[in-house]
Amino acid sequence: MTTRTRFAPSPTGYMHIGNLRTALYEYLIAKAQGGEFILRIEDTDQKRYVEGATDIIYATLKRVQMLWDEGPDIGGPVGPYVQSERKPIYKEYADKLVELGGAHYCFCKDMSDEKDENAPIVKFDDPCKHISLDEAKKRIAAGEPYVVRQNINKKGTSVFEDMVYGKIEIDYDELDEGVLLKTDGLPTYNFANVIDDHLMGITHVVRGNEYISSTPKYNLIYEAFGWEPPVYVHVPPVMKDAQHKLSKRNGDASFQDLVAKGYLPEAILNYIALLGWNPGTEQEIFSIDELKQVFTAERLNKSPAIFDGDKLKWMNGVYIRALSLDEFHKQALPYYKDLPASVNFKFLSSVLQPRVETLGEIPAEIDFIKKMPEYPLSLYQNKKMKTDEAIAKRALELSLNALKDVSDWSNEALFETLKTVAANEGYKNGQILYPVRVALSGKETTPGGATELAVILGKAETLKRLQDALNIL
RNA sequence: GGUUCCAUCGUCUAGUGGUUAGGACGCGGCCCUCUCAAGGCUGCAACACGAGUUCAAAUCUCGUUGGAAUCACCA
Repeated sequence: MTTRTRFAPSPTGYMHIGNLRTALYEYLIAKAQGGEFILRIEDTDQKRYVEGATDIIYATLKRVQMLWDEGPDIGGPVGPYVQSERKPIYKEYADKLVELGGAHYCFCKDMSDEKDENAPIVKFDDPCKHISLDEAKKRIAAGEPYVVRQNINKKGTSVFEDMVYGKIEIDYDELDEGVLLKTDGLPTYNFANVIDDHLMGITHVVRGNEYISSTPKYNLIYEAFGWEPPVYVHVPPVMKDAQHKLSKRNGDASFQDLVAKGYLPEAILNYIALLGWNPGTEQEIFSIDELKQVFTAERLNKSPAIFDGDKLKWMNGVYIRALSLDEFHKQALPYYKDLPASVNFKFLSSVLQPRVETLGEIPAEIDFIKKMPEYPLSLYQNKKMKTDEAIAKRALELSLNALKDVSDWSNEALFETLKTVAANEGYKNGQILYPVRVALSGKETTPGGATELAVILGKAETLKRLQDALNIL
């Protein structure tokens, strides 16, 4: 039997990191076995539907190369793949489940809106459970609103095996007789997931561990229909800190937020793969194709993992440095928008590439290029470089003079020129180069040294800035 | 509160009875160096606690503590 997994997000308009990681594990479990990865949209809660949300889901999965074999957009043999379009299917199976004794019709008023947070937790004992099937059908035929509610008739302990957590035992007493089919005729997750997973031939159900405690209820439904339950893979949550999950509510970054901040999708994916899973080797950098080769669900972790932004940033830096210069340049280009056309952009990229861990850091690195910032003359005093204003003035005069005649405006040639100036005049390299750097950037530290700044700015701008500096010294 | 689950450096983790408890991020130092980075080397840093079992426990058992999840006509 081929392995089939599914990613079944709600269209809430936000691809959060935990969700994406679950999708990744689903994808990898399927693909490691040469299986199929299915995309299904769980939109049974009409109140939460967000316009355009499915497009974000498609775009995100495509961006990280997690391509689905069947889904709403491309179809497949067991569609439709959007739950709201499967409404008649749920109704049919709900009625069947009632016939099989696994559920009953319930006419109670919807209490969910007036639920009291502080109310003591009491198990709901549904009076409608004792209404005869004939009478229930009559009331339904008369147009009375109803829901289908699960029956938990079993006693004792439910036992099931989870690939991550092992054997889990839960008493049937703990299970509540939840709503399966809502008044609006749409199923709850508790029903839809079972029907769809079965009908779609899903072999491995991967989901957050918050579903562990309700898994026995789903097994009861599989059992009532005489269906084989899937292999369960419950994964621990991704946390913001020790007590809070990563969530939109907390303002935590989504996949698209991270991309907007200059993180590379490949790096994000690599990082989250390692949040709760490890390959058993010391390798940390993986492409998605490499993950397909080495992934096994057995190495999934049981405990929650805290999202470490520092490590993501480091890993993103690794990916940025691994880019070819051309590729990095292409990615950096949008951040150069405001710079004058005279800038040596390609060279700028080569200087920036090893110095930024996210593309978003670029603007702060290059702000001095567009416009020479104001700076205090005291910046020319630097004890490590052995410079002060007087030495700086002399250094700038000598540099300006020497640079005027340079025609090969390359870093090597410029560096040789200024080194020669230093040697001829009895200065240390830094005594010449540091003042030039300040004069060109107004900063103590810059991406690249003095001569690299000169290359970036170009000859005309370099000479102009040196002269400007001289004018105020 | 009931139930279920979890527990190795600050963080992500390796480890399945015998290891100097390993790696990575971060942090400190050194080297390199026209600053800052990058790169190389290096240092600090963990088995939550308490009982057992065993010649031997981070690894097995029990308890304690701490944490999480769940108990919706949300998923």
